[in-house]
Parts: sequence; structure tokens; C-alpha cells
Amino acid sequence: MHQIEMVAKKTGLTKRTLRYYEEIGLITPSGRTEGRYRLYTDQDIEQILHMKNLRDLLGLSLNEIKNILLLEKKYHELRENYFQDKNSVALERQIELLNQLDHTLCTQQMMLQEKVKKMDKMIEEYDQKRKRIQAKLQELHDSKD
Amino acid sequence: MHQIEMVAKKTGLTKRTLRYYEEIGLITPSGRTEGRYRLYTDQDIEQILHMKNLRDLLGLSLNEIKNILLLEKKYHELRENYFQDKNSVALERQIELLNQLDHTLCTQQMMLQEKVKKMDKMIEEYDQKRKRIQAKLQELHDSKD
DNA sequence: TATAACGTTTACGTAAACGTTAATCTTATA
DNA sequence: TATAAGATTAACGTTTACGTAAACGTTATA
Repeated sequence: MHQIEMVAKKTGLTKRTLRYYEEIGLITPSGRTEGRYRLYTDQDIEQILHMKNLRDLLGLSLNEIKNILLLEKKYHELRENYFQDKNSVALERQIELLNQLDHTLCTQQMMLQEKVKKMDKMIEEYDQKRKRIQAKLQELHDSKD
Repeated sequence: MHQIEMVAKKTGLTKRTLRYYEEIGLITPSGRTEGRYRLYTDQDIEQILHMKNLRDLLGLSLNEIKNILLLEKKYHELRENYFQDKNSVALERQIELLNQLDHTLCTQQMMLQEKVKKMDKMIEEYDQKRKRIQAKLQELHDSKD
């Protein structure tokens, strides 16, 4: 269990940001101390890093991320219940959630692949540009004599 | 030469956004009609698409992008002048700008590569996750009997 | 030449994502 | 046990990146 400063260091977020994310219901630390200090588990940190990826790599808004995390949470909750309450309603619901989950994962994966494609193209362009610059520099150096 | 609506369609930005980008000195259309209608060249559109990449793929702020575009513009200006005014001051300045340019390109390229790496990892993770979901779905379907 | 469809500037509004400050409480340590 | 270091909530402030509306000019077309 880690306190907020540690988590801030490990995730690269500010303490304010962590509190803000809790405020909007994005990520809630699993526990609190007697004196109401926030306590984050390793799993909490994992989730924070995951959502940082969604933010920084996919460029999703905090609201979009919230929905994604909510869906995942829902599924896990149902899975817990499923073991206790093994009825067909829960089963059908679980199948539905799994399909939803797969769908969003698929969507995100496609977005990632699209982006990677574009970024690879961009890297290629930069290679060309840089080559031209190097050539130009060489040319200028030669003309110095 | 294209009017603003065309450019909006071709770039996927709104007209308001195009005007805003001009307002903050990010991208200025090369010309205007008699009646002060904005006129964008094909090159302007290229630049807009380039900066969209910087925004959407690298996640840079408009201010950071502005500096990058400014540097590129500076270099091109000096290159123009260089042909007319071939003195050693311009030459040294041009070498300096070229080095700066290469440096920012290199930085951006590295950022891109970092991101691609992380995204590839993320895609891999998603593959694993989706496989588990598929297995789970199969399992649930089987248990239906 | 009227009018619809496009453009212009100006200016106020807004949502998202935090920063900052103040007042107060907890907790480890000397 | 005093005190410094770090935590808490509450509330207001700020920046970025546009949206929206008003009032008005331009241009193609019937």
C-alpha cells in the first residue's frame, strides 16, 4: 500500500492530478488509513499506468477513459458475483459484458494500429528530411573553402 | 487556391479552428481575394496536415507546434535570401538553423519511436486480453448446455 | 437586381484538465 | 511532547482550444 506521494513519483502524475482523477470517479485508491490518508495498491498503480496509456498514446479524453474503466470494472464485479450466484441471468449478462469488452478492446486496438501506421510513415518522412538536411550541411561546409 | 470550406473538408478541421490557428499565428493562408476571403495553397494544406500530425500523433500543444513551424519557416526564409545575398554571415546562420532543425526533427523522431514502441506493447497486451476473453466466452457457451 | 450561400471580424462563452492557496489534520521523529 | 513534513478538503483561478452568436460584407445564380 502506497501513499500519494509515492504514487505520484511512480506514475509521473502530480498529487493534485491523482486527487482530481478520484474526484471525477476515474481512479479511486483502494483504501485509506485511520487518518484518511489515501492508500493505493500495486494494482491501483497498474490501472493508473494503463489509463495514462489511454490518455497519452490514444489521446482519449478522461471521460472516454472513464467509460472504458467502468466497463472493465463492471465485468470484474459480475465475475465475482458469478462464482457465488451461478444463474442464467448473470451468465447472459456476463456474456454481454464480455462482448462489449471485446468490442471496445478491438476498437482501441484498431485505433492503435492506425496511429502506428501513420507514425511509421511520419518517421520515414523525417528520415528523408534529415537526409536532405545532412546533404545541405555538407554542401555548405564544402562551399566554405 | 482553395477557400476555407474546402480546406476544412480536406483537413478535417472546422472553419473556426482554421481561423483560430491563423489568429494565434500558427498557419496563415498564403493569400486573400479582393473581398478578403482567405485563400489556401496546396502547400498550406500540406502544412496543416503536417501540424495535425504533430497535434494528434505526437500530442504536442499548439504552442510547441508553433515553435516548430516557426523554425522551419525561418530556415526557408533564410534559404531564399541566401540565393540573393551570398555572404558568410547568412551562411553561418543557415548552418546554425539547419542544425537546430535537425535537432528538433531528431527529437520528434525519437518521441515517435518511443510512442510506437509503447503502442506495439499495448497492442500485444490487447491481443492477450482478447484471447482470454474469447476463451472465457467459449467456456460460458459450453456451460450453457 | 434580389437573394441565398458563402465569407469576414468581434466578442463573449465553455469544457477539460488541472494549478494554487488556505485552513486544518496526521504522523514520524528529535 | 513539540514540531516539521506530509496529508486532507474546499474553493477559486488559469490555460488551452476551440464553440457560438451577432452584425455585416462578398459572390454566384435565378
